[in-house]
Amino acid sequence: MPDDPESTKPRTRDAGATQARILAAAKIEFAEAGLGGARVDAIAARAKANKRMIYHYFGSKEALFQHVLEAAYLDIRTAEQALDLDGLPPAAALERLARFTWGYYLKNPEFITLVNSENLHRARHVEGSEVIRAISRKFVAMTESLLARGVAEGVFRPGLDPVQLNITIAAIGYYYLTNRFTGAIVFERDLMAPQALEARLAFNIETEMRLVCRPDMLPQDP
Amino acid sequence: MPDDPESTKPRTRDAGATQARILAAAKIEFAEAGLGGARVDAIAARAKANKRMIYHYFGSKEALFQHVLEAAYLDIRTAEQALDLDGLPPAAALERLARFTWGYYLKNPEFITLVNSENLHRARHVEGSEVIRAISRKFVAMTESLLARGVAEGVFRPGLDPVQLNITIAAIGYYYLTNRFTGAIVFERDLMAPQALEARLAFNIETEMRLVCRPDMLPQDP
DNA sequence: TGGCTTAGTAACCAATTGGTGCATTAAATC
DNA sequence: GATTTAATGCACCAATTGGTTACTAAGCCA
Repeated sequence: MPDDPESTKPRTRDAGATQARILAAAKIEFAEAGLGGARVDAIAARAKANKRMIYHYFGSKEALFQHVLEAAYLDIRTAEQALDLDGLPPAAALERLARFTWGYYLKNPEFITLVNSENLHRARHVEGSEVIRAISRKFVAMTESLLARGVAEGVFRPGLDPVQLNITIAAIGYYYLTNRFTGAIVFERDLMAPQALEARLAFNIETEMRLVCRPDMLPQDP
Repeated sequence: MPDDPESTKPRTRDAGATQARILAAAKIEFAEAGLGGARVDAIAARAKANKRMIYHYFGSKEALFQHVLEAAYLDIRTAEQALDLDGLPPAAALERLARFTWGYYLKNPEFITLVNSENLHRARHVEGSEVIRAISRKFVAMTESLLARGVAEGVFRPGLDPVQLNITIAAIGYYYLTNRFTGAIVFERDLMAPQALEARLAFNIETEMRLVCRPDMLPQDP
């Protein structure tokens, strides 16, 4: 009995779809296990593709990782640009940016783990990416102009470094989420309970407002 | 020619020293490569010990990781307790805590990577550690009483959650350092230059002061 | 219809990895 | 000095892993 007839799956050939499936599967696997812990076989299985296809399309595990990272950065930076901060008063724009950042991390937990993994490897994979450099410039320019506008309107403190601000906005959300497991033990608290998440967001917005706004423009405490 | 006579190194047997060497080597290796990327052989080589010794003393790679983590947490929390914040005015005490946290991360970069790795594994290894829970309680109690004292003396805002404050203090230093590699690319800046580090510390202290102190107790801007 | 390119598959490989069995040797105890 | 116990070293698995060779077959175009 040569040739099993029932194994004749009508497998359609679709290069683009296979690549997309591999990329999506790789994102999950890399996020869950890190670059070192991720298994190429696992990615292939998750993508319902043959392992050989991964090497066919991406060349190596590391090159695949690079692709995944670039896509991830592109995604968050694109979403940020769509916030249209210019259309809002400075303080409201800052709050929108803060809420967006928090929300993005919450909805895309893989982003955080991917970035962590990339930093463990000293940013070796994004180092050469001109795409990432380009979108990053627009990202910094965004907060730069927001700060300038706030200062001009007299609501923000002058002299703030947009880079430091960006880092801080990211930090107070990112750290909370990436370290939520050890955090739950250290602080003996469920950090992911809905009201805990709400409380953290509120606390972060408060932190940012106090940092950026002129004291006399802040809602006064009793 | 049985028994090579020149291989008779007067190797002294010292269980404690060997264990310590293994632990130190493991800390470095785990910090550099993460739990998954760390190689037991590499740890043995770095410790100038035989791989067999690792299993003799620690049982498994994961148990060794657990040991390393526990020691790391014990170290930072012990150093914190030695800060003697009670002997300082509240604002000065807060600044000392901020400076310490930043300095500790800078001097002990392995701590950050270890914690990252542990969170990638959902805190599985510290979960059962009663030691960590115990010292963590004292850690939270420390800022709790600092906040209370500051409020009582009229310099701190009332109602602040000590856990949120602790998380924020850690976050704004930790994130900057752990993501310094991708950060250098995104922000096109050497984040580890001495003056960059100084600037970040100053920015962080400012952030914390504005968050915690009553606005009228803050040094006024022009 | 037949041939050519390329998507897709399966089996395989060499190197690596966490982990052990067992013999050996140094210190502690008697 | 003999005996016991714990520390050390070497050689060696069994399983896994990133990557590859050799092959099949789908879709396109002449």
